[in-house]
Amino acid sequence: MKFSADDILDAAARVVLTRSGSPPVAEIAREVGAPVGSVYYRFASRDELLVSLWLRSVRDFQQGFMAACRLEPAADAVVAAARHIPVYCREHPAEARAMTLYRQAELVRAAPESLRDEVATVNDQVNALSLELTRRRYGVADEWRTTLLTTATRQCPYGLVRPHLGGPIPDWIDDATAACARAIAALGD
Amino acid sequence: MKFSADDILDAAARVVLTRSGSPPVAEIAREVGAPVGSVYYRFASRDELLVSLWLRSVRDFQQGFMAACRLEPAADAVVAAARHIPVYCREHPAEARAMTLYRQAELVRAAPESLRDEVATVNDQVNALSLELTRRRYGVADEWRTTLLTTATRQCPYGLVRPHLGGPIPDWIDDATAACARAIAALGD
DNA sequence: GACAATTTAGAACATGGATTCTAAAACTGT
DNA sequence: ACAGTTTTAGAATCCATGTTCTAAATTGTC
Repeated sequence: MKFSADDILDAAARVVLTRSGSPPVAEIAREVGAPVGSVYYRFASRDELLVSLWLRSVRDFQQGFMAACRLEPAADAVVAAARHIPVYCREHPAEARAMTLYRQAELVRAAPESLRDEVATVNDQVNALSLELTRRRYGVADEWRTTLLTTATRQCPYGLVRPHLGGPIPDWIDDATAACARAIAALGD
Repeated sequence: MKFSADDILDAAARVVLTRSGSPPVAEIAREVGAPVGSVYYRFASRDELLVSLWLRSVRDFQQGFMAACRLEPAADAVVAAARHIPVYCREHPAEARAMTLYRQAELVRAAPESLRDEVATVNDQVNALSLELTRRRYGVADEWRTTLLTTATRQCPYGLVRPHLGGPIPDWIDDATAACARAIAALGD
């Protein structure tokens, strides 16, 4: 087996880092050193390849994020989870870029049949942890506070990092992220 | 003149609102009720059309943003400028979506020759105001504090709004944006 | 070593969509 | 009304890229 699925995904990740938008199959093939036919031997379609890359990247990211969510006390967990986003993106630029290829909400409808289920459930564990974190932080986990913490730990940090993806992520972003996370979380007190 | 440039841009804006990514020329033509040839009579290329739309949307957005930047005292201006972003995106969903079509940094290189200059200078006025606002807010406008205020008034608000573009923008986003703006701005004190 | 299954190769094909082209229609000024 | 200019029309062309196909090479098995 000259070209494993992971070899191809690794190459795809490298390519994604160097261009904006989704790369053509031919470019991924060139990067891994295979003809396009070989790529199609592993993946049924370009979509399946890129969505697989997205899934793999998201899962890799979630590991550290979930670890941060479990910290005590809850207030620290919120800040740590938020900080994890710029930190992860700095250390894993290719995965970070790959995660921007799709948004989960769209993929649930648009992903190839074979990956639809994985896409639909990929956030389940994280969402469960978010709910638990909300309960720990506020005592209750009503919808409003859950949304608030999701914003503080995910949306806002991601929004701050996003413009830097593709280049180096300045260190001060981490502090700005932490400050925002605290400020947003405080709205629920 | 059956189809003015602005008619076509208006149609393009409407189309952009209904799909993710840049629309095909044929779809814009259909929306304005013209054959594709007529679209190409007004715009040299699809890129020129879409970059024009981007420019028009950015300029429309900047009006209110700059007004907010001029408020006194400076601390209020920071919060008002930040808030302007979710407010504008809520009231002008099509323009908001159009602004996401490109990032200025990329366009400076990639835009059609004829629009390159406009793209390069489109932020000049806003940047000048940001610098002045920084001076008012902190007494000095060193690079660090200028970056901080740009993050507080633009990057962070935009990051918070972004996931909601295409749908309704919840009202609480405005408060989260304001809280973040204050928190980030405070890092420079 | 021979046979089967897997994997690689890359040329051929298909398609969506941008762009061009030419003719017709609609204006404009005289 | 006429000549000239602008604008509309939409079919034809072109191109990038995704996908398929068939043959060759490799690997695994008895």
